[in-house]
Amino acid sequence: MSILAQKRYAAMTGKLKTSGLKSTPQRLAIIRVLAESHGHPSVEDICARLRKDFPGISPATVYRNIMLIKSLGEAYEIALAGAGSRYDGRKPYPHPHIVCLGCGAIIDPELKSLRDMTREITAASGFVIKTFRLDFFGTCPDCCKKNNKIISPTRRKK
Amino acid sequence: MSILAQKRYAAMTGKLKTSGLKSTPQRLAIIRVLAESHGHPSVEDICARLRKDFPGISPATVYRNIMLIKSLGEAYEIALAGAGSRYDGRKPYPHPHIVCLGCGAIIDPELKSLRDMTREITAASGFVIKTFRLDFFGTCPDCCKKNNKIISPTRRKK
DNA sequence: CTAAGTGCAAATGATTTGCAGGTAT
DNA sequence: ATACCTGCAAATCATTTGCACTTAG
Repeated sequence: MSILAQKRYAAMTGKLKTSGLKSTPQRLAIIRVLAESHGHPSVEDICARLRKDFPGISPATVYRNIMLIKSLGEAYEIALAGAGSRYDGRKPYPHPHIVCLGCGAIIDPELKSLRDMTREITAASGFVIKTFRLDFFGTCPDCCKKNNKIISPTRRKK
Repeated sequence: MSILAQKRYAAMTGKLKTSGLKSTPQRLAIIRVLAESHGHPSVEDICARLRKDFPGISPATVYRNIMLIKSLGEAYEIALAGAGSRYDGRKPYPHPHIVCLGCGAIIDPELKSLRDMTREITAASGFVIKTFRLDFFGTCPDCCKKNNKIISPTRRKK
């Protein structure tokens, strides 16, 4: 487990203790997956990984625990349109994403200009801003290559 | 009907014609609502408004038509998490929003820094960016006032 | 011991789809 | 005439919830 994963695992389990919540094996396993995952797993992804150790794991349990961890401020939900949500236990705060429309990969870009933008919004609208969501959608380098190989030669068909 | 609404109505009905699609009364009415609405209506909002003229209007029809208009590039879907999508027929292209968590209002802020951001993303990630989604969530000035009146006095209860 | 947590199955709620008529062109 | 549309009802699909059973503290 990487040093960051360890930190995140400790932060999440710590919050459990200080909140008087139980540390069940399933719950700890879900936290571990969240702490270790770079790929923004879906509930089904998490279930699949846990099935090795907990054959009877229920999606309901995963949903309930993710909801709990989110409410403790230790996970962040990436709600996509027309698909299941994905979850991030490593950066449990709002941050921008780039979603590949080809393979579904989600990566976290660095984006300096964001802080200024929130200020600009607040000033212009009079809203008190609580959170935000910034997602770019496109094609990742890998899928661009695949498209060149697969889609292009077929195009002449039409 | 405002001058912009007329333009949008003409653009949408024009696309219908040039695409060889039928101009049914329901379809035209849905287009009219999209062209006139400032409030980013939901499917249910649209149904409610149309029920006056079309008592039997079906949500399925509204969904199908919005999907169609979207595919013609003449409407934009604002997909919210845990709630129905809202639609914008006035700006049928991606643009940022501010969503009020109190009353559900959605407004369109001006945001200059956005173009630079897309460039920054493209350069940093190697993705080919197709579209984006930028939503801020917070409390609108009206709801801020209401909260001061309603929630504050109750707080001492706890 | 007992409040909290789990698994299962049923409920939800937005959206989609199959089908049996209608209707615009 | 006929391909496109509509309304209805049933089907999806992610997520939530009720319930009886289990378990961590």
